[in-house]
Amino acid sequence: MAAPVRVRFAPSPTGFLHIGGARTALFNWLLARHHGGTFVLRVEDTDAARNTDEAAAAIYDGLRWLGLDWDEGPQVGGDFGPYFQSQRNEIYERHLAQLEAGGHLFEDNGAIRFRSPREHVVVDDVVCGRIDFDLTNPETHPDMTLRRPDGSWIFHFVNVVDDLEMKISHVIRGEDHLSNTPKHIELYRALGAEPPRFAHIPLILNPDGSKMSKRDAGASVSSYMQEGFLPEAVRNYLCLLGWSPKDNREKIAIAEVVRLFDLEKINRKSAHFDLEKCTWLNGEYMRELPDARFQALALIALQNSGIDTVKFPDDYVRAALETCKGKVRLFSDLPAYGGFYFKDDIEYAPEGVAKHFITENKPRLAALRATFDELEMFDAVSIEAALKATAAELGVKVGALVHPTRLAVTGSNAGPSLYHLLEILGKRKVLSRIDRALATISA
RNA sequence: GGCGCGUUCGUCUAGUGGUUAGGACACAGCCCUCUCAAGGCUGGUGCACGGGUUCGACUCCCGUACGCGCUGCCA
Repeated sequence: MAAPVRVRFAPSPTGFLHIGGARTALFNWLLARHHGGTFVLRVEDTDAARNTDEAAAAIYDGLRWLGLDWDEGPQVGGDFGPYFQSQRNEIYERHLAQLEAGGHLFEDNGAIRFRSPREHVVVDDVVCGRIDFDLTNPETHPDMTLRRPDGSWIFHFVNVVDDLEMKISHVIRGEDHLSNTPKHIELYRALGAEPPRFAHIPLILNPDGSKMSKRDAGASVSSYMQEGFLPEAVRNYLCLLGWSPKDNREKIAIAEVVRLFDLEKINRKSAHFDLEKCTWLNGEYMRELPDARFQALALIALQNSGIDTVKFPDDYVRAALETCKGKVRLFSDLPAYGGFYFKDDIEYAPEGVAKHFITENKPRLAALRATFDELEMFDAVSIEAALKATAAELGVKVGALVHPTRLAVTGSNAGPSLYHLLEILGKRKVLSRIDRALATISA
């Protein structure tokens, strides 16, 4: 029977949760869930000067937002803790002593270094295949440092020790670590241990092919949280970067990905992040959102943009938002799309004004206003009938009335169904907004 | 520089010796339509280059170019 699958995501809390890190976490999580294994979160905070609690919190938030729950780690505990490297000093000391006893160490200006056996090391990577590294030349492969003169630890050493101690079965990480792997294997061997399986996954690049770094838009998971993305959409998109179900499916439920996931199916080629496609997927998910969740998230998006919905009746808000569902791809687009429901100081889109607030439309809009004023039932069906009748009387196409009316009432050329939006707004507001618009059109 | 990895439409990808090289995003046009979105239809763009191997290469091998990574007492 094979050893249980134990994987880990081991971020360093020096900034936010990077989108590439999130995908690494996702692939680890997927392997664990596929095999019914364990997903460990370990915080690599050996660099005291650069680590912050805020950064650690951002990592937890980002992972939770994406639904990547960890079975062991900070806030949940586990049998292999502590899960912060800063608290594992004794463990490192113990392994260092073991290396010392084996004659693998030497001291150099106060630092403790590992003497490489200087052999060929073969990395048999699940994704990249068999790679033979020649470590015999000290010029090109100098001995690595394990501990600094001040007593702090170097990443390579603590990373290996922790993976060993935590019984990690598969190390799934970015391919920027591929070249480090032979060094890690030297350490495992010196410690008398069998290395885990390695799977180096391709990096995520910017659209222009450069490495995605902290400053780049979309590099941080928190930016997706703020921009009104749905976690399931971002997660779905991330699944498709370097992995594929091989059957042309794009929108695919996470349970299905868990079922199909296989390290062997991971690509070797680094992928450019395509925000457009991620946004498209988001729209797909938004359209299918249950009403209650859509309403709740929409409300948050409106609030975040400074639109106060509290003073409006619940029925009004609900009906208003209902007309926006399925129309935008991002929650952050909602304020611009449906904000007119909640504010009266409408600003008219300049292009719309030039096109529709023209002199010949003034009497038409005025006529429509008069028709609306006389309407007994101000519901979508009546409004539509009235508008079409008015257009017929005037001998113009419905568009000649629809466009100026929409602009007058919403300030935009695009928006929800006009008839429904007018009904929801109510006759009083509609008339006053048309009056206001009429006043701006020159005769 | 050395070592390593990679290279199918602009982007994400399917494809494992014989395919009209498929799908998706984006883009363009048309249809639908009260706008936008959605939906439907149509269209264009791709196997980096050069050698092999083979009856036959996107698929296998070798080079070249380009990209990326590592080469730290960063992680």
